This record gives sequence, C-alpha cells and structure tokens, in this order.
Amino acid sequence: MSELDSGMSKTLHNGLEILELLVAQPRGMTLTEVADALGVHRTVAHRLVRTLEAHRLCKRDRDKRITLAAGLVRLAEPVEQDLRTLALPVLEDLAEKTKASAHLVVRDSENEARMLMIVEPRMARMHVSFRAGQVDPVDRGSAGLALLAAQPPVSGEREAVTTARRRGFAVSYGEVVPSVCGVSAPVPGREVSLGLTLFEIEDEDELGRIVCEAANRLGAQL
Amino acid sequence: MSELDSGMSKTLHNGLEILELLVAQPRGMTLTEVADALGVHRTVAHRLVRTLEAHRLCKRDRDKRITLAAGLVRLAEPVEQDLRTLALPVLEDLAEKTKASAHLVVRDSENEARMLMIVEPRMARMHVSFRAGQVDPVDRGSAGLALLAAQPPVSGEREAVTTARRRGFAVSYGEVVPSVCGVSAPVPGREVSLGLTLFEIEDEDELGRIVCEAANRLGAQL
DNA sequence: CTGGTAGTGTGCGAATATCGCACGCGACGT
DNA sequence: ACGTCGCGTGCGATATTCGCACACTACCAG
Repeated sequence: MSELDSGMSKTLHNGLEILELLVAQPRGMTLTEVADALGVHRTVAHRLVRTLEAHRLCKRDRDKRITLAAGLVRLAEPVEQDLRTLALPVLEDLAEKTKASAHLVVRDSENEARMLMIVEPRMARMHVSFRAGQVDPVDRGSAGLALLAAQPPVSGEREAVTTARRRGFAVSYGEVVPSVCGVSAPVPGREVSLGLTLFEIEDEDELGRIVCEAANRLGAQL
Repeated sequence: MSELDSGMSKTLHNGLEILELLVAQPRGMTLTEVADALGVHRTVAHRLVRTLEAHRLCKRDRDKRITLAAGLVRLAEPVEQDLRTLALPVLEDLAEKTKASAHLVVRDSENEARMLMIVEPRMARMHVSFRAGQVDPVDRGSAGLALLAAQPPVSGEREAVTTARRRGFAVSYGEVVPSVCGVSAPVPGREVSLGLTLFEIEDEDELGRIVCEAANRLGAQL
C-alpha cells in the first residue's frame, strides 16, 4: 500500500496514506510526524491535512494533534449496507445462541478477506472481542477458508479448504491469533462468509451445523 | 463542500469528492458520471478512481460500476472508538428501557452536529430507524439543542436552548423530520449529546429524567 | 455480418497544481 | 532573554496533473 502503482495520483495517494497512518495512531499525530512518515515536506502535509479536515475526515484538537474524524462514519455507513442490514439479526441470533463473537467477512481482494462487521454476545461470561475493518490473508483463519471453499477447487489449495468444501464449513485453530479458534461457513452466491470466533470448540459438527444454518438463512435473503 | 477553499489540494479534494458522491448513490456510478459530476475529464476521474480502488475505498463490480468499498470501515472504526465503546452499553440499555432508538451525537463543526452511532430497540412493535453519519444543523433537533445547552448562554439563541439548559435536557417535535420527536441530554465535558428518537412523547419529564441519567452515567466514565 | 452507440483504458505534449525553500510566528523551557 | 521546537504562509521551479486523440470491448439494430 505504501508503494504507488503506475497510473495512480500521487497527491490523492498521499492524502489517503495519511488516513491510514492515523488508523494506527489513536492518540493522533503531529503535523511533522505525518510529513516525516510520508517523506514529504511539512507544507505538503499541511495542505493535505487541511483538505482532509475540510471534508471532516480528520480533525485537530487543542494540541494540534491530528486524529480521524466523524466524517468517515458517513462514508463507511453505505458500504454493503443492504448486506449488513440483513446480516445483523442473523449475527445477533448466532452470537446469542453460541455465546461467541459472530462475524461477517467479505472477499476484499485476490488474497485478502476483510471483517465487515462483528456482533459480540451479550451475556457470555467471557468472549473474544475484536474490531471490524481488519484484513487477513484468505488462506488463514476459518472465515477466509470458507470463502475459498465456496469456489471451485484449485490445485495446490490447502487441505483445510478441501475439507471445508466437503463439510460445508471451515474450522481453524490459532491461525490468526494463537489459541483463538474459528468456525465459518460461506454465504451462498455473494463471496461472503459468516462465522464465530471463540476460545475453544467443544463439538465441531454441532457448531458447524449452527453456523451453516445461519449462513443459509442469510443467503436466502439475497 | 463542493467549493474548494484556498490552501486546499485540488487533487485530494476531487478524490474525496468522489467518495461523497458515492454516498448518495448506493447503486454505484459509472466513470463518466463521476467525471461529469466533478467537472473534470474522464481520464482524470479514471486515475482518481484507480487510486481510491488501490486503497480499497471504492471498488468496481462486473459492470464497471463504482461503489464504496470495505476499506472505509477500517478507517471509520477508530473514530472516537473509546467514546463509542463506552457509550454502547449505555445506549443499549436506554433503547431497551424506552423501546425507542437511542443515538450518540457529536459536535462536528461550528454549526453542525453528526450522528455518531445509533442503537435500535430489539423488541419494540415499531420504532424510528435511521443511519449514523448524518449531519444536521446544531440548532435543529433535540440532539443539537442539547449540545448548545451544554455551553454558556449566547444572546440570540433559540428559546428552546435556554429551556433545555434549565431543564437539563432538550425536546424537539418534528424539527428534523416531520412527526418525529427527540429527547436528548448533553454528556458532561465532551461536546457530545445522547438521546432518543421516537414517534410520540408521552411524558417529557419522565423521558428527560431517563435520558439525563444515561448521559450522566456515560459522562462519569470519561 | 456490418455499422452505430456508449463506455472504458492508454500514450503523450502542454499547462497547471504541487512541491519545498525561506521566512515569520507563537509556545515552552532553561 | 535566549534557544528550541513546531506551526503556518508566500513564492518561484518543477514535477505532476490535465485533457486531447486514439484504440478497444460490448451491446443493439438492421
């Protein structure tokens, strides 16, 4: 991402790069830090930040520190909003029933999957908590494996994908984060998967059945 | 927003303008439509879109139609995330208790307020549903009025603001959308307000008390 | 099959927006 | 008072963007 392909706008690229930098810095950055990180002169960063600020995508607090601003929620809201609207009750039901975090994942590129939304259980004693927006390799973690399993077999694919295609759901142990497991199933027709994240899987088939049922219920509404 | 102030980067501005255009077009836009809307040549729009695409902020489906993409959720996620994390249980409780939609609103600029998050009741027979990210004038609607009421009196302010300052919460009837009402209270110390949106207010003082209690509970955690 | 329309993608010279230096400003700490 | 650090603004040089011209694909009609 830090490299700019040919045919790309350098200025726009730099501006967006600022936003991505700020994602990793919840406490904000100073203007000079931004300039240094981009490898441009401070005045350039200054102009870019002013532009982002005018669009309410970043803001500057009293200490002139730069942070992401609320305009971004307006931009993010329409993203797959039909899908998310339909998925919400399904995920809530799933999380409630299993006392685990339920996630909806989309294919983001050739080899990446992105967490689109996450619903955490309300009454669990303890559950895995994480944030939407993250990207992971498609061939790591149950959610990505489920995406691959929904597609025709590819020679050289991981055995886990083949297994998942046969069973109808994917299971992974500690592939993304150590000692955190996942169970996911593909949602028919949409390059989307749906699943659970939890500490321990007691009965794979039981959970797989529940997840598949949820995925099919969502798929039926598309 | 469509005007570019001095000291702004034209290229970055145009790129961001594309994103804002797409917010209003959930079905996507064609490249020529984008170019025409921006008043630039198609090749310019082409390069901008390619750049946005590389950052996963927009994508092009089979028909080459351009829509917002999932990269935006990664950017939006860190926005006020501490505030949102703390507010979520409070809003859920509020929505559940009153069977109405609960919202969290931040001061976005001098004269605008923005919906940061919305929690809808789970078991209500009917409720008002709307989406986060919207901006409204601060002096319209209970949420904005609550923001103003939290600040020192200004000569010439609406009487509703003065009233809200005295009562500790703001009430509005049909100011944003006809026949939709609101009750909101300022959250101490943060230029944030919290409230309810509903069809009809039975007992202003009763709801006001509940909303204030929630706002203070949230304020205590900051 | 042919011709027409509509939309997209790519070189390349010309023009313009960006770049970055230099300077001035305010805040803070010694 | 002085030095340091970070921010904001003109302004000329230059690299970047701009937009024309051309080629390509898909679709539709005759």
